[in-house]
Amino acid sequence: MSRPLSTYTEEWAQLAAMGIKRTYKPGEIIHMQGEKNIGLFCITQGKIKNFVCFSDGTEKVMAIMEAPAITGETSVLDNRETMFSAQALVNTEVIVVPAKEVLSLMQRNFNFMMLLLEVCAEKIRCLELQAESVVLNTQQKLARMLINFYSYGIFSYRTDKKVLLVTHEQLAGFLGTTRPKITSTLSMFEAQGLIRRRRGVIEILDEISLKAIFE
DNA sequence: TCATTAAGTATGC
DNA sequence: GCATACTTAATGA
Repeated sequence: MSRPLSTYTEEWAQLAAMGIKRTYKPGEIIHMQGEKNIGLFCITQGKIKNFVCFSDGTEKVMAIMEAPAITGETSVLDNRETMFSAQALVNTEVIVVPAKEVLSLMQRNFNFMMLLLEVCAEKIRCLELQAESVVLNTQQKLARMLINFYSYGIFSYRTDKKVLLVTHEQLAGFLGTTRPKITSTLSMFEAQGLIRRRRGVIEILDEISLKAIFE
């Protein structure tokens, strides 16, 4: 990432001044897919996921992000329905800024426009990686996901960046598979000495070998 | 210590 | 072979 979101303190403050603050408890829906004119959601605290729901009840997770982060930018920019729903994963604080405020701020402020473009770029990368993974099997997808976690910081990680804070369930949502499949695949990785697991935590031990699985 | 949630496992489709 | 459902284990209040 060329410039982390957290360094845009001035732009962030401007957004905060223009929007309405809302808080969400874990599991609460921030916005639903298909909604229009929802505004820009600036995550100031907490962690959320973007996902798509299908009529049979299955869901596909598109991104998990931790504050500071932004969601809803696509429909602000093209004034169409959102494709994803967003849900709080922990106690989360959000500032909702109306679309027209965002657009006028973009016109006035180059840094702010760059901020939004960087948000878009990061999400496109995330989606590209997932699109490419279509041809891979579960084991390869999972290895790839673990590496992405590390190299793109799409998800949350501890400061040493080798320890991923993610549950098997979240990974299953991402990869379109079930949790037990993740559990057994991770067990294989662990037996091979590639990772180490604790409850809700995965530690990368052998990045090179993990990459070799999908390359 | 209890309730909640993550992880492990067995069974049936 | 994979998903569902049940069991066990860990965590935080």
